[in-house]
Amino acid sequence: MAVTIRDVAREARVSVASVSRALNGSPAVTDETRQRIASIAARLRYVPHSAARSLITKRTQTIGALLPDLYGEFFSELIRGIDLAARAKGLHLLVSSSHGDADEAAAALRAMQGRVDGMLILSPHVDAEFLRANLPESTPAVLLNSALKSTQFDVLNIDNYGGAHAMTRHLLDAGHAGVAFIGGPDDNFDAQQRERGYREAMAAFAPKATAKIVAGDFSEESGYHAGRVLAKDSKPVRAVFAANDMMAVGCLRAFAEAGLRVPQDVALAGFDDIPIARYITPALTTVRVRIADLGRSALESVATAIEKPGRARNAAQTLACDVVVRASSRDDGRPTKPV
Amino acid sequence: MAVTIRDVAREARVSVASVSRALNGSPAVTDETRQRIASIAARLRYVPHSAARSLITKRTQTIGALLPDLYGEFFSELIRGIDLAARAKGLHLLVSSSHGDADEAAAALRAMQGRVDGMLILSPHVDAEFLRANLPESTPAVLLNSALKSTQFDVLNIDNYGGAHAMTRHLLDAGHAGVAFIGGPDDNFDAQQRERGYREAMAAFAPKATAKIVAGDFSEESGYHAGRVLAKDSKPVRAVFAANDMMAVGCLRAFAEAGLRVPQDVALAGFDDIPIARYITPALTTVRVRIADLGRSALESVATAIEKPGRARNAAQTLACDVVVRASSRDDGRPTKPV
DNA sequence: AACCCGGATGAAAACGTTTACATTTCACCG
DNA sequence: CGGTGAAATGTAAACGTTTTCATCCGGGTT
Repeated sequence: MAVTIRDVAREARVSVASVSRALNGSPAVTDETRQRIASIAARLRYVPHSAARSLITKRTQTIGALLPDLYGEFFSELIRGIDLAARAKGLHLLVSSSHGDADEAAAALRAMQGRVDGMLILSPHVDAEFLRANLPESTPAVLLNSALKSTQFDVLNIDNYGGAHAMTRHLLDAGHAGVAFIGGPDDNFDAQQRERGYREAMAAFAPKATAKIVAGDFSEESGYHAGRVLAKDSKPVRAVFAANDMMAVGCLRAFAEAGLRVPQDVALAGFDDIPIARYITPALTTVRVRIADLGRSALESVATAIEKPGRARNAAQTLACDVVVRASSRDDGRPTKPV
Repeated sequence: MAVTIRDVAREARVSVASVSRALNGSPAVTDETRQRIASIAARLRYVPHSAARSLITKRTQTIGALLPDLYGEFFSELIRGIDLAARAKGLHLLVSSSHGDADEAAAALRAMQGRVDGMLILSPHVDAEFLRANLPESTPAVLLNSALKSTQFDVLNIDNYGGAHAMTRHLLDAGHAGVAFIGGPDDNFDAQQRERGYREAMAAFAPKATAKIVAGDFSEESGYHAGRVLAKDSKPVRAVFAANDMMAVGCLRAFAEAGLRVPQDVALAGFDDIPIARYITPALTTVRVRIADLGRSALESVATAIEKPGRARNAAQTLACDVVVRASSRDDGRPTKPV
């Protein structure tokens, strides 16, 4: 049924070996025969059977991506970055996402076994034990946004610390001496780093002020509660830095209800630059994460890990973030309009 | 290096055929030997070489998804639906997205050749000719959101028409006799269907009123311009239905600048239910599209097309939408708060 | 006791490539 | 003109499965 290398060989009156060589660009074949074979292959619409090739070469030209249940923008951007880089390298992308728990993730990881040359892993369930049990050590892998320190895998993180540090500094620079922080879940790696960035920036640039931290869990609701707490506080704050945008949105709602004006009475900032951030009123100052870059870098790391198996692992890399200043931290009377 | 079926066979003192049978659940093997083989396979961490298997079975257990350059939420939800359904069926998902033009899409489609058992195709560049040239007719495929009428492939569409029809009716029901429409790009299939839904609902439920349509192109800017046009109009409208949410957002901004209050002076509705919709002020009434369902249905269609190659194609299916009523079309004094 | 039948197992072919090794060809040199 | 070596091409093994067909074995039937 399907046309194989034999059909091409017969038609071109050469051996299958020559066809293989011609099509794979081996130098050991005349330009003339290469031409003939190529044109015949094209005419017959021959396409090599990838399974047969994989069987002998032990390469699938495919990278697997293991992702948790991610929200909209982040997921899209990450895949975009990965996909673009993969296509540039001629690699395919096998995706398995939406894993609710560690068992699902483990099953998915094992199912990819042998179908991929390397893996991109982003999952809150991943720890050293998990990997040892579910990932053959021969498989190159890159861990995204993981607290894990591994010599076996590359680790690629967002610079949560740097972003939070810079944002805290921005709020202090704008003259808001008292900056409060709304934290994320205790066990969340991103949240921990962001809080650390806040603390250290406070210590460095406002040594006299004390850091003030309200607990949250990244949900809008928790931001709302934190906002109520802060609004009622005896010592009013001049600026609030939420560990993510959703909490900032909730906090904004609480402030509105309490009659606090943003940014006139209190400045507000978030983290992530979700699409909503620029459309709420006032538009939210936040930290933009270059998610597509994260995906691209991750793919490139795993690609080189595949090409050069012996090479030393990178130290854990981090990817820079940008502070994006919008109306919520800018009391200068400019109209609130999407940036 | 890697453990093969031979290693398991040797260890179990049995032929490779028996191992294959035992592991694939063939009835022609004693429960006792099956047990023994299974436990040995587990102990050796044997995992069948998928390429070798594909070579002989002609199946890859993989579905390919060809997607254009999609924006955040839509992409994520679609993949989520596809991914979940794929996992339920034990299928893998090969993704190729972010295609800017027809040539890129064609290249990606051809590259997937032989690596997948079936395809999910969502692309503005797809027409009959494109498919004939790039998709082997033996490959089962499902077209998403395509204007194409094909007997060869299943086609799965969002019920743009029904959603727009229902929304127009909702706006009319609320007493807003004059409903204007902001259209999308002329060549866009979704936009055409939505406009048709609006027109026919107007003709059916408000035969005396004339349909009033302002051109747009799905961008926020175009919504803003349309809003200015509508605000200045000599005959003021009581309700505006934008063909997508982004234009509704732009329109809202124009109305705010013109001093028009939403919903008191004019009701406003969009289409898509993007995440932003519920966070703007007032929250936007819109049509929710069940994107994950679209993905799930598409995957299930292609899966059955693979399992039962001979069966008759479905007529083009459409997936229902829901009208989501929020503050922007509800002048009842309820507080504006996320739903 | 000869026969047959069905169930469990094994031997080997087949899938479509790549590649190590063998063979042919041919120009060039002594 | 035979020999040499490099370049081009061919032959066949190998990759790890699944599956067809053959074999073996035990028990029931005649």
